[in-house]
Parts: sequence; C-alpha cells; structure tokens
Amino acid sequence: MGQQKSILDRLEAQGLRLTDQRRTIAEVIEQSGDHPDVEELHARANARDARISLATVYRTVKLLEENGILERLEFGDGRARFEDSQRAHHDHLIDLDTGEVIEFVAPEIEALQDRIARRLGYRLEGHRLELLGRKIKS
Amino acid sequence: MGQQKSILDRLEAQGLRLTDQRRTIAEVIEQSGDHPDVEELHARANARDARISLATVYRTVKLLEENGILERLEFGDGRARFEDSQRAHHDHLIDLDTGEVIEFVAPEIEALQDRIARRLGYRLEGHRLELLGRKIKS
DNA sequence: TTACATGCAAAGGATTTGCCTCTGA
DNA sequence: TCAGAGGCAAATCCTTTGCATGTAA
Repeated sequence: MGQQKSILDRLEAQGLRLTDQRRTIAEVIEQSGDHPDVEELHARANARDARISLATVYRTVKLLEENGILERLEFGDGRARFEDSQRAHHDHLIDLDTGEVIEFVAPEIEALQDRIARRLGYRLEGHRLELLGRKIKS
Repeated sequence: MGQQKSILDRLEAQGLRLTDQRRTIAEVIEQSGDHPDVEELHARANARDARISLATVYRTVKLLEENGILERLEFGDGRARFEDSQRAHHDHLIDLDTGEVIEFVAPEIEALQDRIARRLGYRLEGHRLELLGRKIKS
C-alpha cells in the first residue's frame, strides 16, 4: 500500500492547472466524510472562498472525474455525488428511513461478482452496488 | 409460483382507472424485452395510439412505480428506465462497449447481501446492483 | 504572454405541473 | 354525473455552455 496522494497532487501529476478554486474544492472533498451533492460542495467551498461559482464546481468535479480522480455516484435522487476514487473500494448501504449512507467493504461480494461476470462471458471492469435497508431495532 | 398478473390487473386491483392510454402503455411495457427510457416508451406507445402524450407516459410510469407495479432503474445516463417489478428478481450487467444490458440472477449474491446488511445492523429491503464489463473475445 | 480557467447568465435535457377539456365508472 | 385523467405548454431541477475577463505557468 503506497502513500496516498492528495487530489491536488494527482491533478498536478496530470499536468492540470492548480487554481485557487480547484485547491479549495479539492480540500472540501477530501474533508467531507459524507457524500455531498454538487450544490452542497459549492456551499462548503463558498464558505471558504466566496469567489467560487457553482459552474466552476461542476466543471472541476467533471474534470476530476474525467481524469479518474473522482468517482461519480448516483443514489437515485437525481443529483450526482462524488468521492475520491483512490480511497479503498467500498459499496454503500442506504438507510431507507434517514437517507444516511453507510460505506462497507465486502471482498466476498467482489469475488462473487467477478465470477458471475465471467460466467456471462464478460470481464468485470467495475460495479455499482447499493443495499437498501432499515435499522434493526435491538 | 402463482399466476403472474398483468400490469392492468394490478392497476385495477388498486382501484385505479383503466384508460386507453394506460392500457396501451402497459402493453408496451409488457412487450418490451429491453429497457426503454420514457421517451422510447412514448414513441412505442404513440405508434399504437397517436393520442398519447409524453406527459401521460411520465404520469403513468410514476403512478405505476408508486403503486409498486414498476421498478425504476437508473443506468447512469440521466434517463429513468422501468421494468415490471413482478418479474423474477434479477440484476444487470452493462456492456461498456455497446451499452447492451444483460439480465442475470445470482442467488448467491442475494444471500450474501442479506448477510452483509445484517452484519451492519440492518434488515435488507432491496438493492441495486449493476456490473460493468466488456465481452471476453474467445 | 497566452492557453486555459472562471463568473455570469443563458441554454439544455429530463421530468413535473397548471389549467382547462375530456372521459371512465 | 363528476372526480380523476389527459393534452399542451410553461415551469422546474440539475447540469452544461457561450462569451468576455482573469490568471497560472
């Protein structure tokens, strides 16, 4: 497991320009433990630097996705969310009552998916998995 | 395994009105082997009855979803797709080269998901799983 | 210096909705 | 009959884009 590189490092490594806006947006994403949508990212970035427009957040997030730095998530509410694609791979469990999103890793599932894809004649390149559930009252 | 009920039967069973438009839209959905988006559903329905507007297709599909008759799918292209929720449960494998959607059933995965949810303190109510892959050239 | 980035506002695409007319039960 | 359904067009929501200006390298 090598050193984790920051979003900015990776941005720079791709020869992309480091602007104040991009720096701030990258910080906000790295410091977000949840899964904010673009409007929320904009709000958080704006709190640090009022010169950041919504359009720039959209452009930045798209740029980061196109360069493999972020991964786009869709939880079915019509708004895109993004997370650092370098983080250890995980899936999501969505709490149907609160909307809360819990991350989990399940190597067994990954292996199984691989086997299923192969069974269908495909090489697995990725997947999206969301579990929907309700908390068990103990 | 009981008798499968048609979409119209279920619509009627819920006390909803059976209009010509709803009849036609239900037919189109039942006869679709693929996963048409709303615009495509509208095109197919219109071919049978030109009086069907796009708004009605949207309203019908929403009504059917709210009544548990259809399930909404999102393949990440920004358009909603729907399928009969009564069909045997299955997941989707998306061909990254052609966009083709292959349905598959994998009981092992279902069981595993259930176990994982429980491990996290949740009762599993549903899930979304899409595998992304490329055909293996033999 | 200069190609690329940003802000702003307008444009787009998917979906929803207001309003008035029509129709199923 | 009449509450609910449909058509049409305007409205909404999220996201993208054109254009003039600003700025990293």
